[in-house]
Amino acid sequence: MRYWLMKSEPEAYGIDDLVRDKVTAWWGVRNYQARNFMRDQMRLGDRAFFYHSNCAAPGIVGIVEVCALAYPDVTQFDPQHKYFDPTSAPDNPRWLNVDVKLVKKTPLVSLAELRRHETGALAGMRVLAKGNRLSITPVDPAQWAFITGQLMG
DNA sequence: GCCAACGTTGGC
DNA sequence: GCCAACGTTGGC
Repeated sequence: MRYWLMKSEPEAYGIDDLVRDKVTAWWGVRNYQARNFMRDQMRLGDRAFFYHSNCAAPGIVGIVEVCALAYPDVTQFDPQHKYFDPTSAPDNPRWLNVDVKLVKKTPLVSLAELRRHETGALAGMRVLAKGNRLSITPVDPAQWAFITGQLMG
């Protein structure tokens, strides 16, 4: 089983939306690397940090679990949708998403706090890399254990 | 709002 | 295949 970090802008879909919904399709990924992680590596039962990005208090705000393997993202075929992709063919969908379910909402582990450990326990963590923009990144098991054990109390 | 960093596009 | 231009991400 693998561990991940998945970003969402709270204004678009935040942890409280997932507390309400319990399960959500992770649609809207339009980056090949992130798509490939979902398609090729995510398995049922994998866990991920739910991360709030592009907001006043960026950081980890919850834990989710992969509960459906990657399947075609329906929004790519909806002409009304922001994420409509006219170049994606229905018989060969370009964009995929998994479903995730809430494990728990957690106290904020802020980006600033993660950075305090970026030369120690969290060295090499992808989300901390300079210029990182990937919305889905793998998390090392030891780093997952450190964050859930030490930083979440 | 600014801007650095990155991914994608398209002309050649 | 190269690479400049462009659009997007996301912290600050």
